[in-house]
Amino acid sequence: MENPRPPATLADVAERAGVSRQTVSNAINNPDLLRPETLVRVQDAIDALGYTPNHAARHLRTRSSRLVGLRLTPAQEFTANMAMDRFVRALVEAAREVGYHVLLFSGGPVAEGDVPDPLGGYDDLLRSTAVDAFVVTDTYLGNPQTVELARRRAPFVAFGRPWDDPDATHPWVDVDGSSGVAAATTHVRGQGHERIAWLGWEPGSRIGEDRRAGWFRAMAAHGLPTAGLEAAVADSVDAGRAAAGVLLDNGATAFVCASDTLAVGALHALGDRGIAPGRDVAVVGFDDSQVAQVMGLTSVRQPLEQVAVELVGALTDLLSAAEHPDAEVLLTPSLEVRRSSTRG
Amino acid sequence: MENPRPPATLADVAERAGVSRQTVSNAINNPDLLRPETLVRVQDAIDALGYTPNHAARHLRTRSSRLVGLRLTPAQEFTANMAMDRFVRALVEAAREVGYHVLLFSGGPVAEGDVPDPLGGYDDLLRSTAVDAFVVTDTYLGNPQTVELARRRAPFVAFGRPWDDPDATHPWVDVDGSSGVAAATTHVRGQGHERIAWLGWEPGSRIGEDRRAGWFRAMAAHGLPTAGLEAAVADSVDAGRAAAGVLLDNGATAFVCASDTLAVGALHALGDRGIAPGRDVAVVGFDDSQVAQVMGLTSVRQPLEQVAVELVGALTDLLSAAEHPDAEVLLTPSLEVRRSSTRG
DNA sequence: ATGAAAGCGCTAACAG
DNA sequence: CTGTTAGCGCTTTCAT
Repeated sequence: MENPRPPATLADVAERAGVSRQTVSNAINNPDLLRPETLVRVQDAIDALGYTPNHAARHLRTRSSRLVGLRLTPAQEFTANMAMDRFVRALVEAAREVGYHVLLFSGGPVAEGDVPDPLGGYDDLLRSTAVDAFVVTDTYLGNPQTVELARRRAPFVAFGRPWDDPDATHPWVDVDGSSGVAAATTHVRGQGHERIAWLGWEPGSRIGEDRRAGWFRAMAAHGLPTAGLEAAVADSVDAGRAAAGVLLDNGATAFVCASDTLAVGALHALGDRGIAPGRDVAVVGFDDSQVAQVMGLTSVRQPLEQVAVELVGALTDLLSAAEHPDAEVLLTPSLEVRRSSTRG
Repeated sequence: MENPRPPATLADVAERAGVSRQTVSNAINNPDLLRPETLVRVQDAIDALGYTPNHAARHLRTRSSRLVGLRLTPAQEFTANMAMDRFVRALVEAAREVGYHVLLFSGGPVAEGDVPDPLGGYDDLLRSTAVDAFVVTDTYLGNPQTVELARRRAPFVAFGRPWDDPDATHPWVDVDGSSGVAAATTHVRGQGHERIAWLGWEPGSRIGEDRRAGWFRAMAAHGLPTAGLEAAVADSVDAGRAAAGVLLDNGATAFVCASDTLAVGALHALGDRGIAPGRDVAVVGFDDSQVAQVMGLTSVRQPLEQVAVELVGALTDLLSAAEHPDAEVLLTPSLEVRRSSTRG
């Protein structure tokens, strides 16, 4: 029966330490202002009472909740979804290190056939000053939410480039998918492959176009042909499987894919023809999802932990400095090499 | 340039509507107390000003943050990890419907070889009254945190039974893994299999023992032998693959597994011998992870959306009623049948 | 049905 | 270096 009573307050600590409330406040927020001996006395009282400052009162006074909002959209891009869990964990950890917590919210259910409100959920939190800032993740496809948030002067940092808004001035952090795919392409080239195919998404996704560009660039750098080695399909296993079959007919001996899902499709296509992944034909996915890890699929891995740290860094800059930080960080992914792309 | 100024306050609304602050407060919290015409006038002012009550002030006054805390542990059980993303989404959505948000926190990094603090992160949030209650997820393996939280009189609800604490009185919601596995076993029996093997975890996990019990019970109910049809290994693909090989040697024609990871191992074992999953040998996993979905693996699916709703229900009861709700809910999982277990 | 007064716990500004 | 005063925005008495 440790805590039957309500938590201790500043006044309780002050009384016990024989000082004023303000001195206790200073002991916590500006310890340098106190004489060492006083500080010790106050600190002892704090420990004895198990005192922790009341969050609401501090928030009300300082106008800072030390909370960052993150919206979970009901249906995100499948690939993004797979990485979300890892990203959220990384963000929580990075935020913790600077004394912040993460507040999760959702935009609410979207009625069938309805256009989801880009600001759904954001607005209330903003006006109720429940969070200090937002981390925005779904910036794909010309999502208008960053524009809207900027218009409202809402403090936020984005995971993802403002693809469709060259005028954007908010801080953002992104991963260079293009260079990740280029590295993957070079990797399979190093395994001896020359007919390296791109198994990508249908046009319309800037992320997808960026990834494809990495393949195209690397192929050019290696002086390899690309004609007939390219497919653009929906992000599903079946679509990937069918498209990979066609590419195999065109003589492809390696697949670099826009997602792990498509890569799994390619693996299935190999299975259909009794071709051994790795030894005969190389397959590389994107996102290093659990699927890739479990299936031994080589995959491009986003440095989400680092993304989170950079985002939190930009966030603290944004909230402390009055000047605009204007952080624009592009991180390089790594390649997790597994047996689907190696002959060993 | 919508919101250059700080958000409107109750006083702003009152002035604009020509009433006192108190009346505005009533309009929001007790609309019945107002004359309809006054209510309309106040409501108009609220809309015009885009007023939303300040969260901190309300929290300070009412001593309710309308926040539930959820701890993300750095390294959870692999299987649990896979379902976590879905559960978090469901929880955020369920909480939203009763006007709650989810606050994510972590216990902080655990030093190498150190015993992680079961209360890490909880304590500060509790004493700072930052959250109204917690949702505790990792109740496996005699995790002492529920006991500690109960001792501190912290309001919380648990996802997971208090396996090792028969005296526990907190509300909990869990999924009946045993019945899910029994259903899976009966399903493969219906596909004509009789040598149905259990591919499970090493002893020591109550969850694992519970799932195994479902297989054992169903086998007995069908009058089928179990001797030599059981393996207990670590939760990894390689371990599952090796163990499945042995079980195949013992004549197993179906695998019911404690996790999707082990099921993938079993699929690999089939691949090693050129056996077709589904047609020749059935494989069923547990958790309906993305791996299962992508690989066409039949799997037991936990009703996480329903779990979240039940948890939130128990939570509101816990926070509203003074009496102990003592909710104990056991939900039944469903079976997602895919081609790994069907002959069609 | 509406208004006035008080105070939740904290910290910024100033006084000593 | 420490204490006093004031007030953040809201809701809960208690009057009217």
